[in-house]
Amino acid sequence: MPTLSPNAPSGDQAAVVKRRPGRPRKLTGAHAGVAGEGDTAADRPAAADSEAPGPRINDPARTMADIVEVASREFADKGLAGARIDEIAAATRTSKRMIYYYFGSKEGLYIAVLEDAYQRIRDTESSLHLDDLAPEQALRELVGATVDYQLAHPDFTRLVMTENIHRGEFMARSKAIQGLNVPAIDAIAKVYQRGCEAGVFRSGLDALDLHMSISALAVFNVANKHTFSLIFKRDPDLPEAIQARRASIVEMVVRFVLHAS
Amino acid sequence: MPTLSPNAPSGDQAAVVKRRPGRPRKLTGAHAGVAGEGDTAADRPAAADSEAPGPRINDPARTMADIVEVASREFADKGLAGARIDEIAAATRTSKRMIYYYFGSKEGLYIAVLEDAYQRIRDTESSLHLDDLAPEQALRELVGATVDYQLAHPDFTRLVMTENIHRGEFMARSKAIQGLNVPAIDAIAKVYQRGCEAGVFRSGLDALDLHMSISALAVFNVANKHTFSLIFKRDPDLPEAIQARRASIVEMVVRFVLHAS
DNA sequence: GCGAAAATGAACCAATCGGTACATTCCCAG
DNA sequence: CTGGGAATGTACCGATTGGTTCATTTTCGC
Repeated sequence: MPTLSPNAPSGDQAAVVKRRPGRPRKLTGAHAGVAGEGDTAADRPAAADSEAPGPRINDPARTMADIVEVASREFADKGLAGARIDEIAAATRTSKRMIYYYFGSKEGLYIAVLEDAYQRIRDTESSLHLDDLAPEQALRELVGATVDYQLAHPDFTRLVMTENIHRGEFMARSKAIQGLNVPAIDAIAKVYQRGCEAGVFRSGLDALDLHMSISALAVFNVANKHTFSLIFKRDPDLPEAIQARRASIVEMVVRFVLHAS
Repeated sequence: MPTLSPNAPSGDQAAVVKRRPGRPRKLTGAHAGVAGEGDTAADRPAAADSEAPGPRINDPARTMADIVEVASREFADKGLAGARIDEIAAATRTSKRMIYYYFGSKEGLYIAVLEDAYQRIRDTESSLHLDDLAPEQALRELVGATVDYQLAHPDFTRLVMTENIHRGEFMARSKAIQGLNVPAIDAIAKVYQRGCEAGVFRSGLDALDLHMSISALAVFNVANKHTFSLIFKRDPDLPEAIQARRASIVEMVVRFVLHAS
């Protein structure tokens, strides 16, 4: 493990990028706030801006967010070993120096990216509201939303793939990620319980097992899209194909929990 | 793309490692034949042997097979960018020089490894015999075998993950892989058709879609094992957990195709 | 204002790593 | 048995790349 930069900031290792409330300042350009909230860092637009280069402006929050955003794309694209710090730096508003100033090392930056990505998916998960739907409908909604999220945020899956190649050793170092709760598991547990009580779902199933199956089905199309399409010569990006696949996944999960009756 | 070594062997790009019939020669040590057939190259034992170093022995087939075997482990372990040619060479009976002699470049070797891995899984797939089983039983057998294969050969999935990180660009260069047929898809298509004719399976399903779901469920536990277990604090290696998961997957697929009756 | 800590910039460095040049030995066709 | 191509070993190289050194500029509490 590389030694930490001697002049690293107080909170040594880079924790999840704080979304501090703007702290508005005399910016040369005009910026609404810290970059987009809803989507995966890697999917956010480049936030292109060419400011008139007045005197230097210190904005650590923005600098860090910018670095993480660019790094997310790079790591998702090339993996940990394949990513290049110089390329990340070049795509940033700031310099390589700042990457090491804030994140200490390539691995430190990678961990920060991971934390950011997991934070985002958790935020999305907890925005689901299924309580006012009938159990089966709620389940369909949940599964469909999971599929949609993966399709909309391929970089998340790519990061997870990379992390699994490394056997989760970097995630294991992050207390932040492991401390996070998983809204999705609670959501599915609740829906499943309701369905059981209503007598429409068969009992005896494990919510975590269910969650795993849903994740597996939702992730696969994104994760193995290229090898799969190359072997079977089907275009997985066709809207019809996507819809058919989505419907098939939802159906498979629903039939799994429904009473055979 | 790096230029090919000027003294590369006749069949330029490294095709699937030929399994030429031994061509027995006066080996200093004793070797049954080319290394194990059944399993993924990366899962094969190291074939440790310390031969008395007599005069040099030329055995190109063995040299190539040895390189591919070692490289399979390295690439599955670290990915394309993370793998180190020097480390592969060190773990080989031969030298780095020979890697470039036979495979031209790091990427050439990587492609050869991919081809070998896909060849192996195809061989296994075609060894399934399901015709003498009732449709539902045959399907259970097929799905279970798929799960078992993934569990037994994690390196295959790891290679596929790596290749998907690279968006399948290397697989796209290999005519060999794309030319391969996929016994599994034929197997499932046949079983499904039999089930439909027997009236036990509902009709209207797509065999490829089915195959995708089976693969997704079977691959996930291996592919996302580390991140998943870290988040949910469950040990996925416990025999009970493995069996439960396997049963759950089989059940999910079967219920998907069975008539709701 | 002012001084210290935080934040930033530009050039630089040492080691790693994919790839080669050159020389040598093996081995089968004729 | 011999010649020439195939196969192999050793040592080396140049570029890439993660990381750093040194110096400068902001910023903010007091």
